[in-house]
Amino acid sequence: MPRLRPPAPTPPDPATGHWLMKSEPDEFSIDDLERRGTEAWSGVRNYQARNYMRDAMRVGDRVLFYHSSCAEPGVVGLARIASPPRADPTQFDPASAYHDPKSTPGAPRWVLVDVAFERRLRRPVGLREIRRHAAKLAGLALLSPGNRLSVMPVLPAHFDLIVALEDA
DNA sequence: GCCAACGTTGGC
DNA sequence: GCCAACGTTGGC
Repeated sequence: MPRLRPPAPTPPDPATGHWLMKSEPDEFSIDDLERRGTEAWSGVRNYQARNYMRDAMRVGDRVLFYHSSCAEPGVVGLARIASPPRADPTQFDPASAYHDPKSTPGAPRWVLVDVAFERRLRRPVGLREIRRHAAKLAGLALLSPGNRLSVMPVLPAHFDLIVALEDA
């Protein structure tokens, strides 16, 4: 078996239809998504994240929109997967920060999906607050040490728990 | 700005 | 195929 990775504490099932996607608000925030309605999620350059988008995401899947690398990291809104995966055009563009010289239109390496705004949370649910519920979130990749995945599966129960915190 | 925890690259 | 060096992510 190629590329077996060490088992996560509780292996999340990628086919659950629930995801968390990170964005740096300085680059693209929940405000931006709300304004635009739908956004092509370009720039993912991590194989594991790509594989989730390419192999496991379905139109209509639910998304926790997460602000990272900012003053108040946390989940700020809800979105939906709005398209099947397709080649990310930025990989072919030499002028793009996401250009990948090893990628060609005939053999694209990176994909994107469209993400559609659903709503903002009534208040942001911060990472610190999510951590306080770690006992009920066993296996959530967001809480594993050194987590750097920008696209990750979330168990439905974990998804619901995090959303419920907006009214806690 | 610092640092831990990764993932990737490339020499061998 | 191994592994050290390097680059990146992301919380603090």
